[in-house]
Amino acid sequence: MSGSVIHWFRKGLRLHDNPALLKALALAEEKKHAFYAVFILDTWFVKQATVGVNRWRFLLDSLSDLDASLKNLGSRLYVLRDSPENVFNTIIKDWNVKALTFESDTEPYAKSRDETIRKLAKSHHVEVHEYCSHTLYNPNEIIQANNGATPMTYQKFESLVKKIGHPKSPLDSPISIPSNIHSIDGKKYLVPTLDDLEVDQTGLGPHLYRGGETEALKRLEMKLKRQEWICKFSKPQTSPNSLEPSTTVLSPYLKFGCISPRLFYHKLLSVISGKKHTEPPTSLVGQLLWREFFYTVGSVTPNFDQIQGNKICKQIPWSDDPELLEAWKLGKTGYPFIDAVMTQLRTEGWIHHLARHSVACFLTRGDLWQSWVAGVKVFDEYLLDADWSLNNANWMWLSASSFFYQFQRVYSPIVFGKKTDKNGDYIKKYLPKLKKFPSEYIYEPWKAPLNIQKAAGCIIGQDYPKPIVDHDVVRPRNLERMSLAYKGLPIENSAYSAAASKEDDINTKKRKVVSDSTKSKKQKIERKQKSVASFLKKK
DNA sequence: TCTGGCGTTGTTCCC
DNA sequence: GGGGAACAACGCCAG
Repeated sequence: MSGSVIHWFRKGLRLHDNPALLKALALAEEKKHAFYAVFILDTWFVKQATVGVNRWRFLLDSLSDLDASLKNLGSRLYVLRDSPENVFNTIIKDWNVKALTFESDTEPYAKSRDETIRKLAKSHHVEVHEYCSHTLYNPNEIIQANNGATPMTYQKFESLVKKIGHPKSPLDSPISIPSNIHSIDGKKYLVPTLDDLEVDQTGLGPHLYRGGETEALKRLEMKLKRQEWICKFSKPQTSPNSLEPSTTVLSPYLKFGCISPRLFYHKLLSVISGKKHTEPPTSLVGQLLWREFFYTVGSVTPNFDQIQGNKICKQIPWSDDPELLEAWKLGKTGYPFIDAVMTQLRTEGWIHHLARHSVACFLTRGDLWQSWVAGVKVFDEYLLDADWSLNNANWMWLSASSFFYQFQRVYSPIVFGKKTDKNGDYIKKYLPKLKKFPSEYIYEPWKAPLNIQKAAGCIIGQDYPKPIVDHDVVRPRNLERMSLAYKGLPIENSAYSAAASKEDDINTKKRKVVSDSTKSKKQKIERKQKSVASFLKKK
């Protein structure tokens, strides 16, 4: 009886530019082995990781699409449900496996998982072939080009990839697949449904982004047609709160590998070459390089997803307040822009990069002073494109824990959104309770006189929450905390904390109703600032 | 070892 | 309303 070759899909849910898949097919052809495409619904992800229902759906979409594409070539996808170790222990014998191929992965869990499988394969004399195709470059190659050091700035990173040159060209999809010669029950190992997985479907939102390679390629082609838009693309100029996404929304497809970053990269090059165009870091190519940068740092930094033991992460003593975290998570902070963004995230699974900045800054150094690790977990649950390296890196960035250190630049939960959506149409879309508020008050509805609140059918504090913190109060407090934390001093030394406890000042009343009158609020802050100034003088 | 330049995406104020 | 400076001031990196 002849053996079989398995290509193990994990990320890289595509046929195009898939070197490990091509290797499996070549081996099967050469050795006259059967070929099996396998995906394992890893119980670790079901039990340990919190994956929201929208991303489950995206994954199942992607698997169905992959299955359909494989069927077009006379094969199919086998979806097995268990730990990879258990699965391979069983099928190596039952399916008489001689070779295994997969795409390499840089995340800690994947690394240890793959090490286990490598050992298992070796003990059964199964040859293993791994290829790097989830990123433009092999992260090790970049570290090597930097003499073994981790590049810590984008500029540095860019200089390294310039030295290396363009990434390899993408490979074509296979045009045929050797037929299976083993008989495996055709009804077994089908792509499951959400019901099969017993996923709680109460949070299932509108199906805006269908997963899979077919959709990814369609979306890419659609975006590539807009040549002028691509040439002029500059990330900071795109809007975080447009009613339709102002960027490509290819990130979920990149996360699952429904699309190859190398294909994306080279297609972009062919569009911009010979034309006037924007450059990294703000251009679209620049966006792919940011992804690459964070993948590189994430692949070699121990405890990248934690504060403790993470050498690149500033040790900032964040608070742990489950109520504040929950209010932020559920979009009940009382700041409409923040709440609208969090609502879009929770229901649709995608928000604009700058919207992520706003809410991440708000949760951490800007307003709520909660740990960025808590934010990572919420994004990891809700985002379709939740990607371990990128998620952790961006949260460190926004909390000014690493990469970015100009902590005095704080996003205003009121001002920032106004720049690109003066009328607050975005807020009205995601927070329909507020849709009758006049634009004048849409970013600060608590300031609207009661008669206007009544006319809008929404009383603040009753139908929509009052702000859980006063931005004008917590912002300067947090700035000082950041300054102390950067100096390695405890934040209890903060003049604000001391002055507050001494004079029972507003700092201690974070959940207290925010004053209706701007005037009195301003007076309050002035009083506070005076008391802090005199406190500092005494020191 | 020190120093000056600089950093994808802040806000406010002023012209 | 668009553009530029002030605000206050960090760490990384090249020289």
